Amino acid sequence: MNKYRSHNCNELNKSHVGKKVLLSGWINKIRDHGNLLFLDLRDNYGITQCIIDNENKNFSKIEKIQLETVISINGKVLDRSTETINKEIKTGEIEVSIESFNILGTCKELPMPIFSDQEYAEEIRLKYRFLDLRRKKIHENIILRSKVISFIRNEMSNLGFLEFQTPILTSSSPEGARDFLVPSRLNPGKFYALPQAPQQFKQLIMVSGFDKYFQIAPCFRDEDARADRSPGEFYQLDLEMSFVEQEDVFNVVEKLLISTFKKFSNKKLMFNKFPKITYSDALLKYGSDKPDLRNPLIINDITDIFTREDVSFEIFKKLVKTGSRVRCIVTKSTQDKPRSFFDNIDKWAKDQGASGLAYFTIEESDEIFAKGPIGKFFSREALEKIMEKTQAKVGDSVFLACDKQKELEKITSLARDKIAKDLDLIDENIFAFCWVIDYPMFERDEQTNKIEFSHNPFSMPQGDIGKINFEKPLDILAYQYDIVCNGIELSSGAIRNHIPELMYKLFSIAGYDKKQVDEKFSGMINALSYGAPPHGGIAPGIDRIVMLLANEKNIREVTMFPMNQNAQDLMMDAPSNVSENQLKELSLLLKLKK
RNA sequence: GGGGGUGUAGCUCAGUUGGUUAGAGCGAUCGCCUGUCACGCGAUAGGUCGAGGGUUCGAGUCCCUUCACUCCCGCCA
Repeated sequence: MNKYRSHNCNELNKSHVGKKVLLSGWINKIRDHGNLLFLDLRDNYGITQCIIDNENKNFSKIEKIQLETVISINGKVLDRSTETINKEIKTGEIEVSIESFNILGTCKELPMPIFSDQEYAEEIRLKYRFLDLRRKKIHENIILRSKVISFIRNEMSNLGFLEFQTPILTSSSPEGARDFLVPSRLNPGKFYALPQAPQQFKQLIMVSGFDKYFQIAPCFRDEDARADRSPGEFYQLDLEMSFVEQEDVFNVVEKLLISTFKKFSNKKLMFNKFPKITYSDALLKYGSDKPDLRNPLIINDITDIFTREDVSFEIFKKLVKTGSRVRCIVTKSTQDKPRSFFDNIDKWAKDQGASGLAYFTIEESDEIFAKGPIGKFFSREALEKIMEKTQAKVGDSVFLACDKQKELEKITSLARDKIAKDLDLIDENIFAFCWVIDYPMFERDEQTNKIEFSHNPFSMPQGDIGKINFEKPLDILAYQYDIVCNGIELSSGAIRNHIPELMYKLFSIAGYDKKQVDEKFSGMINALSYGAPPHGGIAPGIDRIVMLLANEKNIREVTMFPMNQNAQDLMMDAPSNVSENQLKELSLLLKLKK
């Protein structure tokens, strides 16, 4: 027999009564009754109550042990009397009478309790992550993550995908996020970059003829953190397929996500076939390219109304004349909501930096009229027109915002969330997936006024390649798509451009000449000219998938050893200083800002 | 880079209009307790009120600066 344990802490039940057992684990809790003591022993699998009384010579020794000490216990399994059965734990029908014990690992006074549902400051949780990870909730989250990943691996293999590793030390690319750089000792003055995603490698794998690839790939981007975005590194289910069209990728990913979410969550799926929303529709109806479809509120554009003679809301009319637009959100049957409901939302909008949200409620006595601070500015005909455009009915309220398109999208999108929350319109027990499709190939940078790739420069433009109008680059759509779930962007992907001439052409629109493309993307562009198959793929974010499945709002709750918001690892003390000698070997000199 | 929130005992927090010696629960230490499962009871120790400066007879509390953590904006092909 193993010298540490004969059973795990979740294993023993009535059938073991009378048996001698050996258990090892952490002391989760001690309840000391003076001459009788209960000790909850915990391991990865569960908890077993152990018991000892003062007739045992070890009694006084065991009374003195710190919680979280690791011990092994020799004892006998006892039946519990009916009234002492604990239904909360799997081993609650029995207990182990301690005959002897051994201390395997001592424990100092704890900086934070393990056995507690209390919330703790992240600083202390991250510094003592190894203790934090012993706690039930996060321990289970991390186990869930492991199970999800192995399930996905299995499914991908079954679907005929091959798993490959790609380099971690690679070259810096000019597009996209900030790179993490690694100085090269053997090539003084030169740097590797950690991959932001294995984008070029996976395309090269297709050119190499492997047909279907996937990888649970680490990705590194040196950008600031958010609740749903780790600083530094995260994982994607990176996949790529040859000889496919957009629909083929959709079919694979939909199947995978549906089976994963059905297996690991009890929440309902709102759609068994993911709806497809075009990028431009998403921005109009939801103000965002990551709409939360659990939220029934829809944004409508009613700019036209404010060019009418019988509308006298001069502030908006004036703004509309100078190119602003007016969009609104209709809330159903809110005529009886108190004034404070509306004013709170207006105040909230002002706090968000907008000029506020105007509102009125549609009512009817002899005829239809608008009630509220700005109601008097609308004629009956104008109101009817608004009702027709927005499907609003008597008793509904209309919230309006007026601004330049981009700002307007932002505030209406936020307002959509805010109002839905206030009205409790979002069903938390649902996953609402959708595809966002037809992204534009290019967009204009507002500051520099330059044309830039809006997403991935390697995406294939839509339409007949011979007939694309390159004179109007902003009108070119790409076979570029995202998956969104509950307002969280889960992945983005594309059918790739495998035609070198077309690639040069598109890069030239974004301001890169042939030489620059050859330099920056030498591996890729070279490979594409040696017989590249049409191919495409996508890369769902693993951390966010697990976050949704674990019902967590913060990505650190599903990350084993996360960094804090300033990209520091408080446990390992990274990043840290390095010696002069290390710098010298790398031909580096520090020039720190004061 | 910008905005919001938080910072008081090892941990979680309370602390009124500025007023005597800054409190509670958990944890720790010591004692009592033979059926608990958030065991119970009693006692003890534990504080640079994040830091620095200012106003004041007097600051945990008001003002300024600064630091840390966090949420958001920017950023994230």
